[in-house]
Amino acid sequence: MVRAGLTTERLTRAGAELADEVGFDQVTVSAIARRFDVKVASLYSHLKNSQDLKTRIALFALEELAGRVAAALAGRAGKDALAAFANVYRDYAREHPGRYAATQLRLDPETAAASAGVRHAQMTRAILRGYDLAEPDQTHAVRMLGSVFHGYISLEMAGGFDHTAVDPRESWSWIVDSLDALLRSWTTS
Amino acid sequence: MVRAGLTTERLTRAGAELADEVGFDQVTVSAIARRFDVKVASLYSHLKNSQDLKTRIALFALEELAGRVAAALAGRAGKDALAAFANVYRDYAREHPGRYAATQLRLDPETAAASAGVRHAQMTRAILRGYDLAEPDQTHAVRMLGSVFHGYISLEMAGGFDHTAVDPRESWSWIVDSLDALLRSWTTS
DNA sequence: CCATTTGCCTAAAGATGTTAGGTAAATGCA
DNA sequence: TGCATTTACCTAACATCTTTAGGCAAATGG
Repeated sequence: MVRAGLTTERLTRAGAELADEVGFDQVTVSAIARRFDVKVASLYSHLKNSQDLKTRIALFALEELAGRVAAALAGRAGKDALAAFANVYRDYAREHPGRYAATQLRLDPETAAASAGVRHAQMTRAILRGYDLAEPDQTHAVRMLGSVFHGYISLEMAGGFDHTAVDPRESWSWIVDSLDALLRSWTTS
Repeated sequence: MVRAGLTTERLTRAGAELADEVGFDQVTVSAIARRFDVKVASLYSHLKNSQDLKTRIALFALEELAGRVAAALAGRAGKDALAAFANVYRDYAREHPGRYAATQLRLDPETAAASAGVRHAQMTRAILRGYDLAEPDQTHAVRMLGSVFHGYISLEMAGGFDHTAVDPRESWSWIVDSLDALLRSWTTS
């Protein structure tokens, strides 16, 4: 019998694709096995268990997203960088809803510390270089930016903005403008 | 044999408690049945299915939270109302993490329209009365407030703020102050 | 070219979700 | 009070998913 050529990477990738198609919480070892036309038990040579699969998808998505953010931030500063940063997150979530959901998976501390999550935090701080904030304001601002962007995406994906006629894209740029103004006001004060 | 006295309400309540203890996604029909020392199939007289249970927990939590928000907003306006509003959400999430997670469940449109979610939206708008914003800025602001608060709570619960020494409570009030300043600046402009 | 490793398999058991149909308790009406 | 009906919970059964144990055949390498 011909072998399927499974590897942990291919399974992870397939899991990410499946997540985008049916939702991250619908990602199941069985579904991946079906996709490769292979028996479920065969996956356990490449994955510790179901949780392991989900963790790998999360790490994959964090990495991919961090790469996009880094590319978008290159050569930008100030409001320009802020808007680019925001748009990368939003676009990624729209393009890859399942992967974006995966990035919210709670990782255990060591895994999180070794993940691309660290780069995300660094890049968020990098944006604030354009605004010259001292600690602890810088940390407050990092948390605020993360909250707004994640919260907006999360609510938008959940359909929370569906019952008002105002175009979400307009709200998005209004919010980015507002954050820029806010950060500038903190700089000058 | 003595009957257990199951009702849809008791099952929903038990589900909410279970959610707070083990997480909303760990809430299972089987676990509820164990809690009442009853066979799983017995619950199907009171619940359509597992999804129905989760929806009911979500509606219950939305209702409970809306009540708290309404109570907190009574007699307050401006920044005072804004801070009270924010704190109710954060406190509720800390006190009832499973129920808070339940409020994020995606509901189908009709269910959502008939839920306390509508009241939440109205109360958010009510806060903005203190800032005198015209449309569409008001909608933008509603979305921004929802995003910040939900995003912050969500990131904090996920442990996203654990690797920096700055006290999350300070960031929280810094953010509330910033939002107040921002809304006031929009009012005057 | 044979020994070893590796990849996928069968088999089995446990947990959850769901439906169908039965029995006994509660309820209500004469 | 006594009987008919409704209601509440049960047993049985099946589908799906997760996970472990052990087997056979294909790939690999000296």
